[in-house]
Amino acid sequence: MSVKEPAQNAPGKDTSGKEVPATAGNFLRNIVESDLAQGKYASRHWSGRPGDAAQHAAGPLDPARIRTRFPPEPNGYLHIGHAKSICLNFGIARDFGGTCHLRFDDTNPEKESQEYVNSIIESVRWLGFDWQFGGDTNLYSASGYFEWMYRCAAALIEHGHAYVDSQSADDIRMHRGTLTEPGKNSPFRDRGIAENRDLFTRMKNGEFADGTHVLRAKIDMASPNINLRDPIIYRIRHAHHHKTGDTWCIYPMYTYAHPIEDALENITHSICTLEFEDQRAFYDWLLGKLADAGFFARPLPQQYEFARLNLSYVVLSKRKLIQLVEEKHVDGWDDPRLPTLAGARRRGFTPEGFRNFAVRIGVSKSDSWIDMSILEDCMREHLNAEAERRIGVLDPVKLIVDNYPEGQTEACEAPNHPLKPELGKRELLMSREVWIERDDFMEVPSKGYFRLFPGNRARLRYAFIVECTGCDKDENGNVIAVHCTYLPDSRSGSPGADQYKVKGNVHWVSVQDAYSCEVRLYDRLFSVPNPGAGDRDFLLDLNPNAKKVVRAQLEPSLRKASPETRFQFERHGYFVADRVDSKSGAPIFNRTVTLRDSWAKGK
RNA sequence: UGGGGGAUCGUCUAGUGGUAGGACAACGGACUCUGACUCCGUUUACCUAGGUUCGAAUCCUAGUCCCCCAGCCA
Repeated sequence: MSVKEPAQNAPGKDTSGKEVPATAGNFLRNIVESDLAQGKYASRHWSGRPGDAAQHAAGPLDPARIRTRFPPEPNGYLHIGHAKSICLNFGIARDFGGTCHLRFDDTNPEKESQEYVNSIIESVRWLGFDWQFGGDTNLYSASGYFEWMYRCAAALIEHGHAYVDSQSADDIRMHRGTLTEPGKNSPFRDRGIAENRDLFTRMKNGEFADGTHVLRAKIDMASPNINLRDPIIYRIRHAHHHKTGDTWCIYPMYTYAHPIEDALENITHSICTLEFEDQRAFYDWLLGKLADAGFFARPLPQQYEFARLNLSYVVLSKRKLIQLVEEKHVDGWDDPRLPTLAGARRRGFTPEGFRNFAVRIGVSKSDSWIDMSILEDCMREHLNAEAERRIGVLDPVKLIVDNYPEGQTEACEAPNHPLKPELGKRELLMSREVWIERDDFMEVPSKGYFRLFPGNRARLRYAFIVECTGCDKDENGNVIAVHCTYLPDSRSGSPGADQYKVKGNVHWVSVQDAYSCEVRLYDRLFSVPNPGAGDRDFLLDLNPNAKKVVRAQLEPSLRKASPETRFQFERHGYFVADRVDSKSGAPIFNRTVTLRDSWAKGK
């Protein structure tokens, strides 16, 4: 008996030298593996650019063992759900000696724009993927294939597989039937080939108004699969397209365009989400007919479906994201609270974290909900290894060291990274007055509390042990300063450093050289796991505390942080210098995610 | 009440007739100048009911529950 190794790739580096997490096996990888083992796609030819059977036949054998594609519609920004699909498609192609095409599915000019195209390209690149293979740049657009799609439609008409329907939209809907009742044939269904040809040509030439005619595939109005009841494949839209301008006034429907895009591009595995499962029958029907007509060569691309990502505490529906942006519930598409990739980037999330996340959540066909904490944890894992440590006091209160000589200062060394001594050290300036965290003092300590309270000792991190002696309060009873005395022979790194055993550790920044800075504390966008569950308006579930701006006191070295540099503020979490609002010499920080806190959890 | 899918530890996910495995979480402990990290240990699962079989998560039968489909959106 042989033990079967799970399909798996060891961790390694990608072409740019970046760490790539191990990729776990899944049902799609199994399919690719078995297709490859059978040599299913070995005989395909590739002409170096998308084309029909004749064009590809003239080219050499396809150097890509498989081709996948990531086909976003440029009608919004990419979000975390897309990251799953991107990692899946580009990851499989990379691991099996293939390539993944980035293709814009821009068949609906009224909703799409170049702004979205640009942001999508930027996000996919940021995630660490590219579409170069051999000498080819596999960056395509559905709109680049409009001419071919038109010729395919003409071929369908010639073979009696498509007809021009002149019913109104309402009539078409009424005649479609229902889930349980068959549809009725259109009165225009049996128009002759010549008439269809003529009408379709005139549709293309702009002789008709929007909505007056459509081109339909002629399949079966009684099919139990509604998608096969003569689906519409072309509609008239006198609209300006961001790529083709006013060249076209008829535009193909997704269901028709997508299989053709795949076939033109020699895609082997066309991987999409579960809601397209019912479309597969039409996908196969269409490509089969076009292969019969000699337009495409077998083996044809095949569609496979996986479950889309559901993530708690956010919304991933394009409609809702657009609404949040347009109604200004957030500050634009790259608001760090948003689950867009642009927002996640600004928030400080990392490509490595996302790739790790994709591996961790896996791929299957069962509906599943991933908890936001999984994503946060993936980010912590990468950030913990990568981010240099710094000190930041987010809710400052003054600590006065009463026995520390007035005017005296001394430099204390702090390592930049506890796990990477090669990253060196920096100096923190100790002085009589330092900022500490308001939380690090309790006049009356709760059970288990081991930081500053009268009579207790704690260590000022990287500096001295101090003994808390009390506090000053204003007339309302608010603590305005904490007092302590320090033990001069307890300095970190000195021979006497370990003679005092204390449990508590308090971070601090000298009052005299602190960098007073705006810091945004981000939290989850929604306060419930499933915003808008049931019929509830999802806006009601928005977390009002998802963004909190504080005036923090940071260690002075942070003044030099360049945009998008990530740090751990010790004992707080991971922070990034905002890539938009930071000024030279005056960075602003965003909290990416807090550190785990088993103390807070126990309370 | 049509069609297409899905159901395995708390969560995600392997496992297609031969010891139900992994990850994360949880819990307990160790370590710690971050209540972090790390390390060690523990708990917990095959939707139900029948059947076939020496043996069933896997095959068969009948159910149950969940998701998707009636845009000239994708």
